[in-house]
Amino acid sequence: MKTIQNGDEVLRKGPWMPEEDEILVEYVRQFGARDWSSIRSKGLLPRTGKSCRLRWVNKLKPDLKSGCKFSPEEEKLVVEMQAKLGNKWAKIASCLPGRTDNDVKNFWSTRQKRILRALQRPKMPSGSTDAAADTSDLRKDPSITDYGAFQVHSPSGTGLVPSGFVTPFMFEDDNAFREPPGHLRLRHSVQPFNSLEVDDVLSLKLQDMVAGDSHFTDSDFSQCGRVLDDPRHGSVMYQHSPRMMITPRNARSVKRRPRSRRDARSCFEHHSGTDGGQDSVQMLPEIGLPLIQGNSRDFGVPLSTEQQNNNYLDFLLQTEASSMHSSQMFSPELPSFLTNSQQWEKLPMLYSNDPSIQEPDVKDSDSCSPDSVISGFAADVFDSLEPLCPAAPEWWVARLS
DNA sequence: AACGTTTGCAACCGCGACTCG
DNA sequence: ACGAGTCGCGGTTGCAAACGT
Repeated sequence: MKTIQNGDEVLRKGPWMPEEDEILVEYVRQFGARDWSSIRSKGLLPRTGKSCRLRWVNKLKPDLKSGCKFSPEEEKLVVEMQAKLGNKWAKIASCLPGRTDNDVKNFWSTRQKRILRALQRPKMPSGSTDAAADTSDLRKDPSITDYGAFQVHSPSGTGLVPSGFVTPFMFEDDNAFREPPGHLRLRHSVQPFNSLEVDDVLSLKLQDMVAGDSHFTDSDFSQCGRVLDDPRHGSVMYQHSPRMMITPRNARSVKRRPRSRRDARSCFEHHSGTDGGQDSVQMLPEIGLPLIQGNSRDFGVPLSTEQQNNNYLDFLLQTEASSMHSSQMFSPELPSFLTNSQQWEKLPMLYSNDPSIQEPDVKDSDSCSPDSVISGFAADVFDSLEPLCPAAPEWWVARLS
C-alpha cells in the first residue's frame, strides 16, 4: 500500500483493503455506480474516483466471475470477436457475462504469451532426439491448437519458421515459374522433424499476417497494388507437403482484412489457366502470401523434379540474388523488409535435431535472431488459427503425447 | 528447504471523449 | 466556444503465487 501526501490530502494507492471495499460497496448501494470522484471529496475513501471505479468494475460488482478460468466457449468467443473488432476489450467483455474488459485483456495477453513461448522455444541441442519436448507449452494447454510452423532447410541451416513468415513473396511473371530459367526453384520445404511430423504442422491462419502491421507498410501494399494492375503479373505456384491446407474459413478471413490495405484488395481471387497439381500452393500475387490448397482440383502447377529437389529458402535467397542482376524482375515489387537477404539467412533456428545441420554463425548486432523474428510479428499473428485436420484438438494431443 | 524465475492478474497510467457550466 | 472535471478504454507495470532447480 502506497500513500501519497499532497498538501493536506493523503491519497492511497495499491491493493485494496477489505475495509475499503466495504466502504465502496456501501457507497454504491446508497448512491449508485457513478460520481466516483465524490467518494474522495466526501472523505469516504482516500482514493481517486478513477481508482474507485476500477475497483468496483473489476472486483466488487455483483455477478463477476472472478477467479474462474475462461471456458473454451468463452475463449472461442474472445478469439472470434478479437479477430472481428481488434483490441476492443470493453466491447468484447460486454458479450461475456461476468467478465470485465480487464479480464478479457489479461486473458488475451496471457494466451498470446503462451503461444509465443511455444514458438520461441530455444533450439534443441544438436543430436537431441526429443524435439517433441519443445511442444510442451502446447500440450500443457490443449485449447491451443493454433500452432503453425514450417521447417526450412537450406545450406546454411535448418529452422522452424512460423508459417506465413516464409512466404511473403511475390513474383512478377508466372511464366518464369513454368519455364524456370535455371535458378527459379520452388519448394516449400515442409519436412518431418522428429516426432513432430509433417502431419503435425497446422496451417496458420493468414488473416493476421495480412492485417498485422509488423511487416507490411502501406507503401509496401501500394507497390503490390501496382503489380496487381499489370495483367502480366500472374500467380506462382509451388508444391508443398500434403495436408497443409487453408480452409474456406481461412479464405474468408483473408478477405476480411482491413480495407485500409486498399492496394491489396482482391488478392484472394482465383487465377485461371492452371492445371491442378497435387496439394499446391498459390501465391497471392498482390501481397505475396500463399493460398494453400488442400484440394488441388482448382489450382496448382506440378513442379518439376528439379524444382522439387531444391528448397524454398534457397529459392528466396536466389531470388534476392537474381534481383540484383535484374532489378526489374523482383526488387520493385518486394516489400521493403524483404529486400535484405541477410534477413533470410537468419531465419529463426528454433529446432534442429539433425547433428549435421549447424546453425549459421551470426555475429552482427542487428541480426535477425529467432526472438527478433518472432517479436516482429503482430501480437495477434498466432490467433484464430485453423487446425489442420478436422478433429485437431484430440488428434493433436494424441499425436504428441 | 531455499532460492531464483516465471506467470497471471490487480491496479495504475495516459489519453481521448464526453459533459457541463 | 472554451475550459475544467469526469469517465471509460487500452496499454503497462508491479507484485504475489506458482513453479523449477
